[in-house]
Amino acid sequence: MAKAAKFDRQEVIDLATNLYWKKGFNATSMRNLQDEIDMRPGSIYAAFGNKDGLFIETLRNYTDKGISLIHQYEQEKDSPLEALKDFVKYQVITTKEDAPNSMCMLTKTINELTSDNQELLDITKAHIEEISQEFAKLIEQSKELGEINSEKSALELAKYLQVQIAGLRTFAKIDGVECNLDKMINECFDHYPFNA
Amino acid sequence: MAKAAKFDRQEVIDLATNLYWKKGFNATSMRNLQDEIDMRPGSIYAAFGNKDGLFIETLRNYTDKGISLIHQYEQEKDSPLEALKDFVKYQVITTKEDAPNSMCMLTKTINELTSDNQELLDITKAHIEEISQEFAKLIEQSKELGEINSEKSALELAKYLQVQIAGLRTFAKIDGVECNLDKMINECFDHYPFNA
DNA sequence: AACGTAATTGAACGACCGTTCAATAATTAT
DNA sequence: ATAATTATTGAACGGTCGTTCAATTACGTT
Repeated sequence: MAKAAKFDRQEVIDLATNLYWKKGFNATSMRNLQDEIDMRPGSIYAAFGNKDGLFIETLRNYTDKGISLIHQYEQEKDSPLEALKDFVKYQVITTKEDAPNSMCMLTKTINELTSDNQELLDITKAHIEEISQEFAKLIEQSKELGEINSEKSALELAKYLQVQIAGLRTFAKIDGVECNLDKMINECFDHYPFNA
Repeated sequence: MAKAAKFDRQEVIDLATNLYWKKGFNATSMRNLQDEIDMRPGSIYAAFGNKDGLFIETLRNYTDKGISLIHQYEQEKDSPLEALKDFVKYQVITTKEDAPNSMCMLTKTINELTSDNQELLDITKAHIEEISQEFAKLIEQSKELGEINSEKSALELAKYLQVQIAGLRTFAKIDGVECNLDKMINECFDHYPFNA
């Protein structure tokens, strides 16, 4: 044994996540990151490899936090459907003002990157699929409880929800104030394909 | 009078549009553009001002082409609703493989840029609103023909459609092949809020 | 207290960034 | 033919990019 790293890894990753999330991968420079996380280039490269490596860790961090939040809602709420609905509202409404960026970091990355960064793209896609699976689990439970009356599979409904979230968050950034997001989200759950 | 510019302005803007669309604003360098449109820096700056100026022209070009296409469908198709539906399918399905980028250039820009480029952001938002208006016009006509039975206003339905397009295009880029986009789009028009 | 090991530092690298501008070329008007 | 005007060229600017690495520092072990 020798020196132990003095920086708090989780704290650093959180700061990096917020900066990458705010500015996007391309617009975030290593020097921006150095300032934000207060580390010198050598330390960053020793700890995370390179710009991509750090970004990959922040993606993992972002997705883990999202999934944790789903599980938290799952425990707090009365039904899996309520948990899901509240999570969607959190993603679209709360995040709109409280987060580093009103967009989902994963869809933002999907939007920004091209095949020039195929690895990052593939990882991002896989994370979105992970969240699909979490949604599908809740929907499956909800179906068994008879809360949902739909001929569509849980995974289809999960992906339908992700379409709505992606669309609503984009729309919310454009339209600013004058739209009732809460109502629009309720309507997603009240009508087809969630309920015929 | 003296020399006339020898380059074809429309052709140059088309090439620039495709490159900006493909790579995004930040990842497209002036040198990338120089190669793509075969002009030297001095000529580009004389003709378009700077990187932002050229981008603004490509945004205008992109939006104009979109609106023209809507009008073209409007003339070709039997009903305004058919025109609208076909335009949506074109945006989501055809564009997915034939275009420089499967994403809409406008929403991609909204996703990418921050307040560091407020002017570009505002212009982009305004263009999306323009397209809202075009959608609303078709929907209004369609309502008068009795094709749509909805308590929502034409503009609300137009924005609902834009949410669906933004969501579906993101989703389509993630999910790759295994989803029936055509069916999903039909369902948007067949159910609430388009038809109760 | 001295040693070995690993974390940290920060200057420096070559490449590329957006942009400028003096020099040159090409066209029209005289 | 000459002059006037404007488009075009491409080298060059200062700055920033992602990244490297020799030197230094700080800690656990002996």
